[in-house]
Amino acid sequence: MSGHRVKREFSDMGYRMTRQRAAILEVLSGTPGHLTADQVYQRVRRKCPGTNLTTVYRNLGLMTQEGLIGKVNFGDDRSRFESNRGHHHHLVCLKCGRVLEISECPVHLEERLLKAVGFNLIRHQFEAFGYCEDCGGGSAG
Amino acid sequence: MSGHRVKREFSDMGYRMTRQRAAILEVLSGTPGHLTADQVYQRVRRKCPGTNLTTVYRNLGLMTQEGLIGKVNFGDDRSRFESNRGHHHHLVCLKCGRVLEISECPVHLEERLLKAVGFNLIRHQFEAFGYCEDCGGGSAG
DNA sequence: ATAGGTGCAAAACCTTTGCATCCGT
DNA sequence: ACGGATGCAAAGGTTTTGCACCTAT
Repeated sequence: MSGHRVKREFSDMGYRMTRQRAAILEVLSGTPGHLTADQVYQRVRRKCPGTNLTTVYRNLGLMTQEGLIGKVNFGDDRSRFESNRGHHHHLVCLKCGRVLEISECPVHLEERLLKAVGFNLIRHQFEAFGYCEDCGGGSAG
Repeated sequence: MSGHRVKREFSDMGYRMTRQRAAILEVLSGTPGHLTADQVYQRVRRKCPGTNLTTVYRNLGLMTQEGLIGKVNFGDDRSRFESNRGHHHHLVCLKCGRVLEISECPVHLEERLLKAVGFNLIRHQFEAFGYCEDCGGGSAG
């Protein structure tokens, strides 16, 4: 069972550790992927039957807000959630939807640019779209 | 009236140039911003009363697919559309929602990285979030 | 004339909200 | 016990779909 750390963190913030919350944190900690709210819900119900989708939404929102988990958007109309495992970015396959993760950050916003427009940077997101190895990757089209 | 070029392009692709489509392309060409489908709809109706929201959605989808316009997502639950005016990125204010555009691309995905994971890159999106000048920009928190 | 496009209504889908009940502390 | 958290139902908002009518070519 994973997720000890986040559970502890969440408790320490003053939130109650319910069965549902424990299940949500376990699901995310134990999954390398990027789950939609509904996917989290399906998996949570295997650990904690009867859990309501509303509860999942409420907690995903809360945990995202508290910075315990990450929320990404791959251009479709729903959010995806992932455990917080450091700054990283995504390569999304336009055909099969597979998501490759890259830990190297290819984004370098220069200080002087931000200063020039008076912008105080908090976070950034970067997603690349294309075709994975199985769907026509490499340098071929 | 703007949008001559895109209208011509769209026609040349074999699509019929209806009043509604002309209005949509004019609205986007004449706007520097990033409009939600509903915002496009409101403006289109001023040029072409009676136009239906469904029509706007259908055409925004079609035009995006054909690469005539761009579609972005700023993390909230709706898409935004913009005329295609070259590669650029966005700085989104977390407080007032203002969007600054930067034409300089701070993303440099290395060829060897892509080759290593067998990914054929088609496009990428990058959005930065923080606070604009009026909402606490600069280097201060 | 005819296929493509539109309008309308309805639905699909994701997400949020209100409120009574429940349970972690 | 108490206040926070959950479940249920219902609604909200965006986007899609089906189908009859219209219109650009």
